[in-house]
Amino acid sequence: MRISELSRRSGVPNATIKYYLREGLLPPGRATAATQAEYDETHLRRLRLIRALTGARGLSVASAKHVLDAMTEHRTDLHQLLGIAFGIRPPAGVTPDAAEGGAPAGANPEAAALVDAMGWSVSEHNPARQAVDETLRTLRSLGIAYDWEALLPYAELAQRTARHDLEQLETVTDPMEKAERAVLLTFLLEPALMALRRLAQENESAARHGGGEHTST
Amino acid sequence: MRISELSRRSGVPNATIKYYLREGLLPPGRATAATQAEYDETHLRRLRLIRALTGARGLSVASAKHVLDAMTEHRTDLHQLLGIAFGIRPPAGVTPDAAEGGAPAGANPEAAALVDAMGWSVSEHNPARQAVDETLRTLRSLGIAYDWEALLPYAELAQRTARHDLEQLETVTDPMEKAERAVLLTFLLEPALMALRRLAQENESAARHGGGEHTST
DNA sequence: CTAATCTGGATAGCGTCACTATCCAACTAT
DNA sequence: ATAGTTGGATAGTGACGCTATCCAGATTAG
Repeated sequence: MRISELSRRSGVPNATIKYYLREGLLPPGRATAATQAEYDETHLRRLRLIRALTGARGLSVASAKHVLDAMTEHRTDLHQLLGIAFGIRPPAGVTPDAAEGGAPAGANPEAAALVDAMGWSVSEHNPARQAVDETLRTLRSLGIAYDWEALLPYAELAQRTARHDLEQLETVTDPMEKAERAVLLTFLLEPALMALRRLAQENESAARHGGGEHTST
Repeated sequence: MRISELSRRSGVPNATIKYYLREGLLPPGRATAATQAEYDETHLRRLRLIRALTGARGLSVASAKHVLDAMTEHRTDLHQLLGIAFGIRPPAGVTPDAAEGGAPAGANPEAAALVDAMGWSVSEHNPARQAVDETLRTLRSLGIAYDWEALLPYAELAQRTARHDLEQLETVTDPMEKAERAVLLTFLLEPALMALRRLAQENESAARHGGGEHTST
């Protein structure tokens, strides 16, 4: 299939596909001539994946590339994929220190304590550690007394969530498909999970204070 | 305090504070003269809050304003605050339909079914419903068989999380402080919660497949 | 009182990001 | 042959989040 058909089938404008190709998010098609290339279903699939990550999940193009790269690279090693590719969070979040040397041991003491308390086996380099420590620091700078122990109940819940995630992955056998599903379940589910939390919060709030009232504004 | 002191104490550049004032994120100070205004501790606090939402959490300035506005408006009605202000997610996520009329009943059938199944009492207008349905649609468009029932276990976990959230809020009595803490706990905790999930995922993955190995890259 | 400094408000500019539009030579279908 | 399409390169666009410059009015030091 040529670029126009790819565009028609995916709903992504022609020029945008070219842009993704330039940025390396989408692998180039098989060149059949100097000004002609052939794309296949994998390209279509990848394209849809890109739109899901950048659109629904709101990842930046660079972050999406990072994830996608990790997905295709470590497709045989789910463990690594899960650990490595997931240091994205918001487009901003540039932690000034540790920009080069990686995370020195003890750089994220609270996350380390939490991981330890949970008995988790997690790489020292997992960027999620930083995210935890950063959040805690921010919360405290705003005058909220919050430390890693306050996160323990959440960690417990996170563990069950993860257990459920991994169980769903077990059903898939093909490594490539498995890697893709891991990315999908981890990333695309995040907005839904947060949405569920908000729904549950409103419900809890309703149960505790006001009754079933809801303003129509 | 004048603008320069506000800048010094918050670490936010002078020009940026002016920008926030222009955008309405920061309420104007009490004008003492044509070219002079007085700011107080609430401005400093607000400023820190803005930076936390836009920086750590990655909200756009417009989204942060939305949240902050809701926070100060509905400071007496936590229930509404929780329900209304939280339809932000990523900067992108522009759902083409329902741009004006709000969510018509039955617009998000899956979220509705889920809410119903959980026995939750949640406003029809809570944008989190849309987020749920949107995610489900995206997932399915990518060939993953996923419906609201698959989300039930997550909803259960979300409920416990929310329960824990609300319990923490109970300890605060002052309505204004309570509203602020609600925003903080809901929004700023999100990256941490997702980070916990990833840590737990890596741990689970390690437990199931590879042992305690971690590549040092 | 004058002069140097600071202030708030308005306006314009900047760098990044995610596209989008235009060109053009090479290719294909007729 | 010729009209239309393609891939690739380059440049432009609009939104966003600041940042820099101006300027009249205000404050403060002497």
